[in-house]
Amino acid sequence: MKNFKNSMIFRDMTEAEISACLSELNAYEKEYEKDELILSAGDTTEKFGLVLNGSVTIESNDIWGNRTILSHVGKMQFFAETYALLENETLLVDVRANENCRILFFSIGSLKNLRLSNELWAMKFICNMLEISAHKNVTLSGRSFHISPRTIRERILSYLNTVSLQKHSTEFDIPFDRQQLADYLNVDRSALSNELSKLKKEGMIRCRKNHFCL
Amino acid sequence: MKNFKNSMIFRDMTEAEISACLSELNAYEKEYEKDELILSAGDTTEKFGLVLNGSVTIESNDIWGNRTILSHVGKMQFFAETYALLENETLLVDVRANENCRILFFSIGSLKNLRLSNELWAMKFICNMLEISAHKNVTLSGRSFHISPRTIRERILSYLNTVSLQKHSTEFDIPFDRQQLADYLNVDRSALSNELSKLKKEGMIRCRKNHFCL
DNA sequence: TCAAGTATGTTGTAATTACAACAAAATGGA
DNA sequence: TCCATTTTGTTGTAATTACAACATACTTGA
Repeated sequence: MKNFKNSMIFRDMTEAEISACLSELNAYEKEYEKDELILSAGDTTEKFGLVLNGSVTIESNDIWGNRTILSHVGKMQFFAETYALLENETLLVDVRANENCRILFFSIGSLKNLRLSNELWAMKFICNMLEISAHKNVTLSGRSFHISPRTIRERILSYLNTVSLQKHSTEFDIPFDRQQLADYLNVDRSALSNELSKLKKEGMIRCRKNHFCL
Repeated sequence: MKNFKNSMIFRDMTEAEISACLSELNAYEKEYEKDELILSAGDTTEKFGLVLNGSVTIESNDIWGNRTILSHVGKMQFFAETYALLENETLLVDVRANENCRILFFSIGSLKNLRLSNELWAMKFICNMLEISAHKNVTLSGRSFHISPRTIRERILSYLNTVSLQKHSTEFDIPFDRQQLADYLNVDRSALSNELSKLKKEGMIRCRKNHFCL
């Protein structure tokens, strides 16, 4: 049995429901060779992909020739699911095979079609999509919020305040090392260390490694 | 008839379905006085609100006493819908009455409950939520992408490239004036104008007002 | 325990940006 | 058309940051 059935997207669905889903969404597998383009910026897509083998990269290639790798999508993770849900929403990134890989595609068609079905599998599937989407939303809006301040200090305090709220305590561990925190807050690592030192000297925070006290 | 029934969240739903939805989600109205706290950062919430009258502000108040107004939510707009969908997701912002106002609350309970229902109203409602969520996702990830570069120049080029992809053309209008674009890209307006001038001198772009050629 | 490797902190400099103040251009009425 | 107002562009300066280079602390495995 293929373990993609353990994916979030099929959560709480029976074998039969998953089968109905695969069939109704015209799921099919396709192989790509390393560096092959899977989805292209500027297009719209009705289908989204689940990586069965290998990995793909999400990249931005602008018209001046600059390439930016935005993320890697590995086994059992999916991509383009948001765009597949929305008609007329153009992809802003390319999806490319990072190595030889095998992708399972799901054709959503349109939400309107799904909506008219009142089968239980459809309901479960859409609820799962909604939960995934909502989680992504929280993640994205959190980051956007932490990056909005223009100074490193404000970004740090914004982030720490958020974690404090989540942990319901003024003393907590964060899940990042310095480099990761710097990347998350979109600042230079050494500048981050420097600013943390200043905050400590001023008595705003105490910290050691990834343990913080406000 | 109350015009909140034209809200995106009830799209394509009949009067009867909307009634079922209101009843099933234990919808109720509540009034707040100016400056009254409606939802509190650090809490979790099972309900989300639709502003029937007046307006509310989404604000961040950190433990060092800094207040930031993140957004205004006006008539017929809703708030906290993402958090209502997710159990155990703590609110990171306060919601406060910006003036005397009347709110219609919907108690989602949990997605699990809704998922078990296979009534048509529930299916439509969840599809609408999904579409709203997916749209928000596109908006958020787009902005996050444009703010990630550390220089004004890169942010501008990233943004313009995106719009070009959406419009399928290297010549287009943008929906922002200079100040709005500066706010969107999180940079100073005059610095933005300055950088646009440089890009023009270097022949990377042509622009006049909100019309751009790449 | 030691050594090698990794993570974090510190410092100085060059580059970039925010900010303020003002100039120029565009807009919208009277 | 002219004036008042708003928007956009320009410039100089102070503040902030990125970056590089290095010092220190921490980790890991031999």
